Amino acid sequence: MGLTKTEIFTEEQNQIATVAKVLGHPARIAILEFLIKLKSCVCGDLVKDIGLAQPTISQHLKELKKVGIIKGTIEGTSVCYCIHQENWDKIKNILGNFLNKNATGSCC
Amino acid sequence: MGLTKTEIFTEEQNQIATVAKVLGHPARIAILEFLIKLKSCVCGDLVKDIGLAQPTISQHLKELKKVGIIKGTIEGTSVCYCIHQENWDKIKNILGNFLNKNATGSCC
DNA sequence: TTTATTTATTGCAATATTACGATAAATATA
DNA sequence: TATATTTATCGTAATATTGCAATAAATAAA
Repeated sequence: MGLTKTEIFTEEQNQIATVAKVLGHPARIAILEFLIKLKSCVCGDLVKDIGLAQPTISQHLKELKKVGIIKGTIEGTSVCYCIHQENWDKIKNILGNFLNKNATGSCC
Repeated sequence: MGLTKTEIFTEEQNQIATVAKVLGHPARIAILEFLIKLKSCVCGDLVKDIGLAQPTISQHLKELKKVGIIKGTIEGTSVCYCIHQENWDKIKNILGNFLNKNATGSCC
């Protein structure tokens, strides 16, 4: 099988999992940290900085864009990728709310 | 290839990705929410509540245990699984710190 | 227009993940 | 001891992910 049964979970559960999943790869964490540090950038710089092939970086950028955590605007031959501030905050809240659900000392 | 090049990333980046990855499946989110709600439980109840086969639940529990977010103590024939409070808070901090790295209005 | 530069897409190989039936393992109960 | 109950493990099929070489696409510069 290998395919997640999304239909048996709530929309909220799927949403939490989706945003967590995109953060579940070190390359994407590295890309996000790089974008935060530089406050703007292009793909080429990432390739040099991170050490993965250009198509691989492009693929990770695509996934980050798909969940909306970054946005890219074309500038000539290069692209200016940056954090999508509004969506970043949304994701922070989605994960934050989930992680805060657990009150201290629940069991055992 | 299909295997993540963990060696080219920092320990911190890998750590963030590892904890995010385990949260990157709705079944595991559902399991954690169930544990929080019930404050103690066994595998059988999860199978009924979530709607995946028992081996599948067992597998997800194993992954959650591997990153330390839950712990299980044997009680007769059943097992009492619960949130590992200390590790939960650690994970909350790991992800929280990362998500707080981004200051408002970085670019574009 | 030709040539560089930069990012995206395609195609593929290797590995990982998800899910479950069958079965094992462990303990409680009759 | 035999049987039931509960969770773990094994084996396997289907799908997803990761990574990269090759190449396309798009624009800038010569």
